[in-house]
Amino acid sequence: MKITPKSLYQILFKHFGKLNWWPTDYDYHKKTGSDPRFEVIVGAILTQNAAWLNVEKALENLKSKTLLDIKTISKIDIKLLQKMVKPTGFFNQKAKRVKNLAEYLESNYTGNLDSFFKRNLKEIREELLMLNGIGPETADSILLYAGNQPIFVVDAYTKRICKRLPIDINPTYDEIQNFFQDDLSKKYKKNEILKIYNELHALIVIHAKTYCKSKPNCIKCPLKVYCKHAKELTQ
DNA sequence: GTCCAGGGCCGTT
DNA sequence: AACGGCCATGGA
Repeated sequence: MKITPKSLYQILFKHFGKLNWWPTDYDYHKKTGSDPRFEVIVGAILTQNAAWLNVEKALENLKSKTLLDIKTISKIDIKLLQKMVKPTGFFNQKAKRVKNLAEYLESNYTGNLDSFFKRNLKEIREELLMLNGIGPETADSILLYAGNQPIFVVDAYTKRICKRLPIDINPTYDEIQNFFQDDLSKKYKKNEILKIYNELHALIVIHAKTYCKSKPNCIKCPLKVYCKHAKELTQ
C-alpha cells in the first residue's frame, strides 16, 4: 500500500496527538529580555548527533549564568563556552560553531533576529549554509523552529523511515525534503503549512524513537500495514 | 561494556 | 556523488 506525506501526517497525528515540540524557556527570556529564537538556534547546533536531554543540560548551564543571548555569546571566552556545552559531546567544535554564529548575527545584523529572518527564505538558507557547522538539517531547523519559515526538516529519523516505507525516491536530504514539501504544499493551505511542517517533523521523531528504532519495534507500529520492513519481519 | 542520540566536515574512492 | 572516519558526552 502506498503512503504519502499527508497520510503519514494523519496517521501519526492520530496515534501520538499534538506534541509540544522545541519548547523555549519563556520565563528566562521574559526575565532577561533575550530573544527566545536564539535559544532555538543554539539548541539546533547543540543537538547535532546528541540526545536532547544533554542539550537541555547545556542550555541550563548557559541560562544559570545568564549567558544565553547573542551579544554575550559573541564575546564569550571559548573555554567557558566549551565547559557549558560539554554535556552535548563534540564540545570543542560545538562551542566554536555557536560562538561563530553569534558573532555573525551580531556583526551583520546587530544581533537583531527580526532583520535576519525578515528576508527571502532561500537567501537566509544559503547564508546559514555558508557558516561552519551549519548543514542542511541545522539550517532548516533554525528556519522552521526559530524563523517560522515554511521549510520541512529532514533528519536521520526521516531518512530511516523513508527507507523502510514503500517510498520510491533515493533517500538523500534534498530528495526527501522535496518529496514532503511537494505533496504537503499542494494539499494544505498556505496558512496551515507552517504548523504541518512543524508537527510532522516532531511526529516523525517520536515515531522513530518509539517504533521505528534502529532495532525496530513493529508490533504496535501504526504504520505497519504500509511498511516493507514490518512485512519482512512477519514472513 | 555496548549502543546510540533531533549532524557536519573533510579526505578518499 | 557517495562513503567512512572523526568529533565526545551521558543515558539506557
